Amino acid sequence: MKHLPHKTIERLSQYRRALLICLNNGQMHIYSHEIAKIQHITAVQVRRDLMLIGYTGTLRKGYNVKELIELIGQIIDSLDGINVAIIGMGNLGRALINYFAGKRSHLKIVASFDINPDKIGNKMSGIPCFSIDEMEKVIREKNIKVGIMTVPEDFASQTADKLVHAGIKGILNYTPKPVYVPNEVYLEEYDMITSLEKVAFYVKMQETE
Amino acid sequence: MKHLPHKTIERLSQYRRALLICLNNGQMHIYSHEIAKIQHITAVQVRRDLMLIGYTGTLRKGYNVKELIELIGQIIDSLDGINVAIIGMGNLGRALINYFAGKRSHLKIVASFDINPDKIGNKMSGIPCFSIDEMEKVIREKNIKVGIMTVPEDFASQTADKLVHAGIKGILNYTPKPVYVPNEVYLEEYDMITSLEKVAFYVKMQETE
DNA sequence: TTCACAATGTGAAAATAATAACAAAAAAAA
DNA sequence: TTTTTTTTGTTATTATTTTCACATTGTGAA
Repeated sequence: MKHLPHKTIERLSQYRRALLICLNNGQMHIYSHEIAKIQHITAVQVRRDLMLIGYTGTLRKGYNVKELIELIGQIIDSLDGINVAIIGMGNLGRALINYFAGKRSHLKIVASFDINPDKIGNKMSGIPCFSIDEMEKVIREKNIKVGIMTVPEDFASQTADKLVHAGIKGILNYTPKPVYVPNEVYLEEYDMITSLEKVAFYVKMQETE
Repeated sequence: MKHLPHKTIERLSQYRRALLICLNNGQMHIYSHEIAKIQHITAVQVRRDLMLIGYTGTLRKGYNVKELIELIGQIIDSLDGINVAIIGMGNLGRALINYFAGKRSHLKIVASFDINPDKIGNKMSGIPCFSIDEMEKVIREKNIKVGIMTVPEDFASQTADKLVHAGIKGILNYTPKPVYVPNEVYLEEYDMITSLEKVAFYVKMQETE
């Protein structure tokens, strides 16, 4: 496989989650248009994505749920899992830990960090919380590859710097403040305010139409 | 203005936030490449976006920060603000309320909803919390146009249904479960797990390269 | 068996988004 | 004054992503 579009990667992750639910419900096969409906996209798009990863369904029966889950895993997961840390145990950090708690996955949250002494040393949903000062040490020791930044925005830059310095490979920044990282670190930024303003914009549009 | 690309809308929101910070620092003008640097995009893209909204900078001086903030507001904001509700006062709901607390904006969070009796009747950062049962009533009374869903995923569908029934115009779904709404309701879904898996994928890619 | 149907798979076209290239002009430097 | 530099604005080009259109084929019904 030469190169998968960014959007396809995102959708594969979503397909898999939908498929896991289907599998849980005992569904063995699924049609492209069923997947499409769940994700609010078109069936062609689903088929094309699957074409790109080289998966072939059965005519008239659709796709084998189990096989497809398996294959998507082969494509997007790392062979031996990736360790993740959450930096900032505020509300957002805790929300994320809860999201993941229990869900076994190739992505393992293995540490969290905060500056609040009350939190340091405790566990949240089984994840130990360390001091930010120990970040570099812990990241190296636990072989943490990805950091999720949920710190207050004033600490965004310095947190990113520390992560980079500790040798992190990818950062997911939930801070509203954009950060700078060297090219070899993959950075994904997501800003809730932007999403909300976007919704508001289209609501406005629909009204003034 | 006939039609702005989706991506441009998102970026405009981001430009504005960057510009507000600049304004706060006393900066009166800004170059396209400065904006670009903040947002990790190219200067051409910034100029093109601004071209699309019909804003013209000053050669050699760049863009007038104040004017541009003003104009972006005219484009993306509703004339008299939009009222927003957060449904689900878990960690994520609280995180969002804190994000917005203090920031005066045309988007006003005016209510939150939960099923936990301990939360109902209290205020969080000044926002009153109501029972889910009162949702329809409160949404109509307070003229709430946009709902942010931060409920546990098992409640996603029913919450969306209630919102639609209450006449909501836009939904931002932070639940990992996709929901269905009629066409006239604008729906934006965001899934943190997908984002994380995407980061993990590109980290993996960079390693196996 | 033959026909109609309901799926998949995919080349081609269209739509959307990003980048390159460069003219124009104001300011600064020579 | 003339030249150089810097920055905007915009057209043209390229890249990416989505959709269309349709060939193909297994299945069930007639």
